[in-house]
Amino acid sequence: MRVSREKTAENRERILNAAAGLFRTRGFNGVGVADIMQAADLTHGGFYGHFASKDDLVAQASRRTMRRAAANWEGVVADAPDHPYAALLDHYLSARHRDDPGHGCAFAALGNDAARSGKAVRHAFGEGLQQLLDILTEAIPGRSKAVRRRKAVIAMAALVGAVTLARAVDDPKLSEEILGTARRELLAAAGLAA
Amino acid sequence: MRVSREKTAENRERILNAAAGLFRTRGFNGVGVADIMQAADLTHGGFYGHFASKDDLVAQASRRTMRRAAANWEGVVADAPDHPYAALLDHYLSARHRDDPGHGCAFAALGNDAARSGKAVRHAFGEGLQQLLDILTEAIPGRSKAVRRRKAVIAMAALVGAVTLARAVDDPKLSEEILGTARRELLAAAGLAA
DNA sequence: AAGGAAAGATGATGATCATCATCTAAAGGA
DNA sequence: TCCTTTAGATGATGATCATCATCTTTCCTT
Repeated sequence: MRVSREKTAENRERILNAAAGLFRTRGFNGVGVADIMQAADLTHGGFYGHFASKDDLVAQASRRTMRRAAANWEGVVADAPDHPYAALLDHYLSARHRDDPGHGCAFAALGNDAARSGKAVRHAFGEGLQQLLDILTEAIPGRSKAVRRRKAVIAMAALVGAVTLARAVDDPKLSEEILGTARRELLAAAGLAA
Repeated sequence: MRVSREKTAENRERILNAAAGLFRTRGFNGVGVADIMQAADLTHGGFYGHFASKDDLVAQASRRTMRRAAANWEGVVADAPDHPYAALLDHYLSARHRDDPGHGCAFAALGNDAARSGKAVRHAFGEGLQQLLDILTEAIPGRSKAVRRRKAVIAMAALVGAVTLARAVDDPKLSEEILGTARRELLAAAGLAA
């Protein structure tokens, strides 16, 4: 049964959104095309009318997730104009973020999967990372831009690593220690109080 | 055809070693039992004589990889008694490590996969992380143990995040920037020269 | 109003997956 | 030396996978 142009576009959106969430929760390899289409309230057959292959979907979903991440970070910064860096840290290093990978940062949820993926996916991740680094560089206090950029790079690595480790371990105390220590040490490294 | 006790034990070792390498390169979900057995020069049928299930193998391979990582770090520290921290950073943040996940750190290669795994795997990762943090805490210069522990936690997060990001992006310049900046900033944070 | 175009449903394809039953041949105790 | 045990090979199982051909139904153009 054919469907209106708007409905088609909306279906495509729903597929991309469902895929973006499922991929982050279960990994690129942990989700099938049928899973995604079911989550989008469609049957699996219609998939190849929207995307050339699953790889194509993975790449497009990666691009979209990156764009949304940058927009999300911009929003956090805009909501806290006097302490944007601390606001970003608090958001990223929260238990909420750790416990809900499906709506969180793609680097912390899919970094390993991206590393094993093709050029298109890694390109999307690279462009997304540059945008997040730009936002971080602006948010970090300091005079020299070069210094702030370096602090942004190490902060980004620490953020992604901290959430990855906090999710990978079984012991809740260790998990809390990782998030709390990362927050404290990153703030201190930026010359801010805890 | 039956096989001697020693040969059986050796076969089991080969399965575990093959699995440990393949998992890190392709992820838990990217490798089948048949792949692993073929890499161990065995046929797939013998697998269930050694392990109860693939999950069981994943957990045992995780434990083994963690134990080897700790031993490896101890070796690096022992080889550079006057600058153990810098030696660990250089090893971890090398292009060699980035480009060979199959022989590298499991947190940087499988952290996301572990986060999606069951209790047994996450427990292995948790115990392994504690050991690596202990080694880092010893290696970092400073008087107060509490301060060194905090520096170890943030350094570990930054190491894992840096290699994850360096692998996930397409742009070689960005990848180099991440590794180089992480090294420089972590050394500076420990009060050491670049 | 009519006909072509296409979106999505249905169902089939062959590949790959984890798991297991059965068979074999050799090991190691008697 | 014989017999029991068992490691590993062979091959089958049913589930799941990505992909595609076909069909139906509706949109949208003419």
